[in-house]
Amino acid sequence: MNKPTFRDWRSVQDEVLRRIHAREWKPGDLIPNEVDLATEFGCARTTVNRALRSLAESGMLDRRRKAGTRVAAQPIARATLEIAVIRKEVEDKGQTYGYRLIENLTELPNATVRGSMRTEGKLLHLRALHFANKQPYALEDRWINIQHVPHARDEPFETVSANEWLLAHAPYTHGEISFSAKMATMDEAGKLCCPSQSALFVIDRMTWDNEHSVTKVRLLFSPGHRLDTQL
Amino acid sequence: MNKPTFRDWRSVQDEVLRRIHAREWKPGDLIPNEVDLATEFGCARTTVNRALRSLAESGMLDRRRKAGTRVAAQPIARATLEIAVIRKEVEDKGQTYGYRLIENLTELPNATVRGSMRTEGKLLHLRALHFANKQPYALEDRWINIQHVPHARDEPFETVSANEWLLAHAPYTHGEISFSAKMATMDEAGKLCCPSQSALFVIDRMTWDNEHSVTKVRLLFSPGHRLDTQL
DNA sequence: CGTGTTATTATGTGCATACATAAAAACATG
DNA sequence: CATGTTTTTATGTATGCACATAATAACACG
Repeated sequence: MNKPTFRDWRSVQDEVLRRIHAREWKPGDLIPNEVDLATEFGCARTTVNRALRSLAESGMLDRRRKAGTRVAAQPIARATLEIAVIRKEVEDKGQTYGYRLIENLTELPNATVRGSMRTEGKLLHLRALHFANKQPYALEDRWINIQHVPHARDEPFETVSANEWLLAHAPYTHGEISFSAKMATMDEAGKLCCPSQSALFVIDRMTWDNEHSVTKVRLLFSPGHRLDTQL
Repeated sequence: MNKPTFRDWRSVQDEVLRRIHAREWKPGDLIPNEVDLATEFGCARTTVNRALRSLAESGMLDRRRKAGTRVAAQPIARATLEIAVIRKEVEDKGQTYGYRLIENLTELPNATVRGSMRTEGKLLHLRALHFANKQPYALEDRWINIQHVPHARDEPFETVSANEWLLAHAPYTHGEISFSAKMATMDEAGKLCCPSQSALFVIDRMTWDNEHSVTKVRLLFSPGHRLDTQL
């Protein structure tokens, strides 16, 4: 009777995953506790803990103190999207990036923007286009909280996109992001050089620095845009 | 000179984050090594490692052996989307879920589907509607590899959606998911009870069990659908 | 028999130590 | 001076141990 040992946490993880996929441990099942697994695998409990914790983070396992560890009944597909700077996104596809500022105003936002950003007074309002291989790639509509980021007012945003400038100059602690679809208005279609009423992929994002809103941006992507990731 | 100690890895993490947000450590900066930080914080290197590793996983830090740890120049916004079972997604919004099978065929897929799933022969082809509060919520178009999941043929999918049945009966090891936007065709608009040419949010997903494709599905969501998450 | 208390137990975490490993830096050598 | 080798160094990880903590299970008691 050959008893293979699993010395490092990755091989322990692989073995646990194998048992789950082989249905030796089915969704909802309680699996042996860390001490027993460590004994079986011939390693320290710490190593088993590392492996199981990692699997729990990825959603494969549900763990609770005293209750034990069980195989996730519904392995929630946890898709991790990496939202990079648009320039980088374009360059990573091997295309040349371009940028053009459309509008740079300091104005009072409408009630919706004012409410969601929890600000009073004027905000910086930018509109800009991002290009990939000279073709319109995304249309950006952004509000910046100049009470919180006053030196944004001194930046022309003619050559550096707010996207990059903010990353380098205005850190954020947290934010919200949402994805949706929207029909292109006449104006948007004109800017993106696509038929009006095209279906556009939309990303809305708002970031905060502790209790202060930093920026709120809507990106409208040219028709056909996809956001891909692995499960 | 008061020297606060950070005993647990979360407080170490918080302190590191504080320094990043306070710009004591700026994007791109090399931060002190684990041993030095452990000394400064009055804890074990293991504890510092735990904190920094966690921050690296969330994209705040870049770590490389020997090179050291630096603050991510571009804190890639890592949005983690939890793609749950549609029924659960609807119920979590406090709405009542409904389901209706539209079509259940065993047929030869077109070249695109055949190619991407790397199969020969017939596949199970399902079309179904998901409802929230009696309103159409999403239109599902799914192919199932019945060579790999033969018992799917015995399931009518009249009351249980393939979405749930597969989760319980056909595990997968990995997959791809992509998000986009698409204009509703006449047929799709009819099923979803929305104007034709509406902009629909689209999720395409394909899952694999090791080298075998399991299923390929396209979900078209009713106009207005949003996918939200935190940063 | 319900209810509040206590014991038990599985995971969560900290620490000191040791060694592994990747990668940069220093060095040697033709 | 280019190129290949060695050293150095910061992170990566395994281990045994200890104690913390959450949550269940067992128990006691009115």
